[in-house]
Amino acid sequence: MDNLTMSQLLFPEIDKTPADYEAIYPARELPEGAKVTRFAPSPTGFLHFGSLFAAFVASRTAGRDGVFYLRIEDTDKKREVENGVIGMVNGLKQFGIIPDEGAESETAESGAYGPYTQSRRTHIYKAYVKDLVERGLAYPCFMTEEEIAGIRARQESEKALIPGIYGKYAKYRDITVGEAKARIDAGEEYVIRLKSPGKPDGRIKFKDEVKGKIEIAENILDIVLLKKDGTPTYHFAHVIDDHLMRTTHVTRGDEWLSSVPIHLQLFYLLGFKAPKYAHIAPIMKEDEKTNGKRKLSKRKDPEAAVSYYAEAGYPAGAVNEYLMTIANSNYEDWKRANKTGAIDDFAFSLNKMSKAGALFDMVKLHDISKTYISTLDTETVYNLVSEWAKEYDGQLYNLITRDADYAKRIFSIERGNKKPRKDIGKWSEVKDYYSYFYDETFDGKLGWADDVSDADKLAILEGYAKIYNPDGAAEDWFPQVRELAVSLGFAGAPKEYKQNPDAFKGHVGDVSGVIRVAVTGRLNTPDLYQIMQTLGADKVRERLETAINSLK
RNA sequence: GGCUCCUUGGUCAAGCGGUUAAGACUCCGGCCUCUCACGCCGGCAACGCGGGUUCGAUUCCCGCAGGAGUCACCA
Repeated sequence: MDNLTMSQLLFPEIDKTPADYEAIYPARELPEGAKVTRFAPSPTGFLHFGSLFAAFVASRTAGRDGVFYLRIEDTDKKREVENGVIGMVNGLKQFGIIPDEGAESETAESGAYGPYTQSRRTHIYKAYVKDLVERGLAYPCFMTEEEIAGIRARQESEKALIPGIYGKYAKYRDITVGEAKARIDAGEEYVIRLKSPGKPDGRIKFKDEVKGKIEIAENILDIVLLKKDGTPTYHFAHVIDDHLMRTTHVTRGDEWLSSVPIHLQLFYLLGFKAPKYAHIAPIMKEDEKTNGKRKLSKRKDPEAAVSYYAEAGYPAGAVNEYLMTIANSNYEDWKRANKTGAIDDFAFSLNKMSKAGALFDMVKLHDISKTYISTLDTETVYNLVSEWAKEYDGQLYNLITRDADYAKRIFSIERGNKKPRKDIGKWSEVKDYYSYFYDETFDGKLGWADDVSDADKLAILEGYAKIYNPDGAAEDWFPQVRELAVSLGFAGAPKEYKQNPDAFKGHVGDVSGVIRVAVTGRLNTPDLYQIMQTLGADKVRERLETAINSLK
């Protein structure tokens, strides 16, 4: 009876029981084998690339049949940030990750298993703690921080095998109701600790979905369940929430692996069926200083922030493909075999994830992004570029929106070919790459090759200005240039020139190169005919003339 | 320090007792080609170390080393 009166002393205001909550949050009715997963960040507002990865994995695990929800873990008031939730939600949304249920903003949420914000669930946690106290499995602990620090120091000097509050160090384990009442009445602060039934030599085994079989010591620590402010610790909230929200698969960072014994013990004591665990390795970053690896860090690495990718203009679809490549490397092979397949059709699998952390590879991301962008149609490219530019590059935005048709003609050059060009990896490269299409961004510098003399350049340009025909067909353009080349003493084909270099001034490539530079300023561009058609006759003539004058 | 996990080319990684140890990215050649890009062909480059087990170990076991994580009233 002592336990009962203790529980009433501690939680007089709690009138609901675990059974009540079991009824409020019944088992989900889902198709056979459907998985329920979640992403459960602290609302810091800052979406870390690693968090995005975790959310990505959770949402892929749930797939189409399952449920993926967003839970907010805001039990640490010190770390809270204003509008942190909406920051998270928007960050995920940018990359196409939209939870099926859960928190939507600081105040809004959807779904039948809420509240999805932990600070609004304290009455639930307390009901379960009250039950634990009643069953003699939890107790109030009045130790001060100094006392605990003292114990830790003592344990260190005594070389105790395991530091922490347990056994003889658990001073209030068997506190009487009378003493508890007296201390509470005296205004002493306290936490509620678990009375852990773990044995020092006990071992537990479990199978992690990504790490495989794990064997580890069982928990003997009287861990804190409720902090002195009445708010739950991560461990306790995790167990209650994931049970009540009927989570089937807990995907989380592998820094949690070593606390699984605590969680499993809690699930067992509470009479819950434990979910499956999948502990995923963190994304690493090369550390030049130590020549090793370290976790991608918010402070040191700009690419740790998800906003970095949005700002650089990596399309969400490309980032998702990169994420999938890290998660299941066979995705790349699958993608090659299913060129038109959507990423959703790929059979993601937790146990194909690597156990060790992958090094973040910007070069690879860029390559994936180039390929991804090359498959997009003109309309999509236009929309994505203007969306990006609106936010990050006002000049570009003005240029492409003042004449959308012109911009689309630019973006459609050599797009849709069987072998599409792959020159753009991120939207921030667009302005520079296409700069010669706009007077505002064309600097007029002519990057001549140095193997053609100025006199020849002049002859070529003057010759071309005469034969330039804006209405000419695509297939006629190059033969005309070839004719011009031959008439000026250049070989009509590179091979011809290579066979007998002394007989020619150069070859047709040099000639078209001169025209290319005059029109675009550059030696290397996509198909010059299409560029000239897009630019228009007036602009082409103007550029030719300017170049001619500069050579005189 | 205790405990746990991890270890195949520069990077991501296939492999699950017998392979010329896949593939992708990067880099370097070459081909195609008016340039570039694409594409194609080719090349450089790896099983951390030491013991076992076995006819045979990258693969299984044990040590070692290295890396990562954890040991809070933070998550």
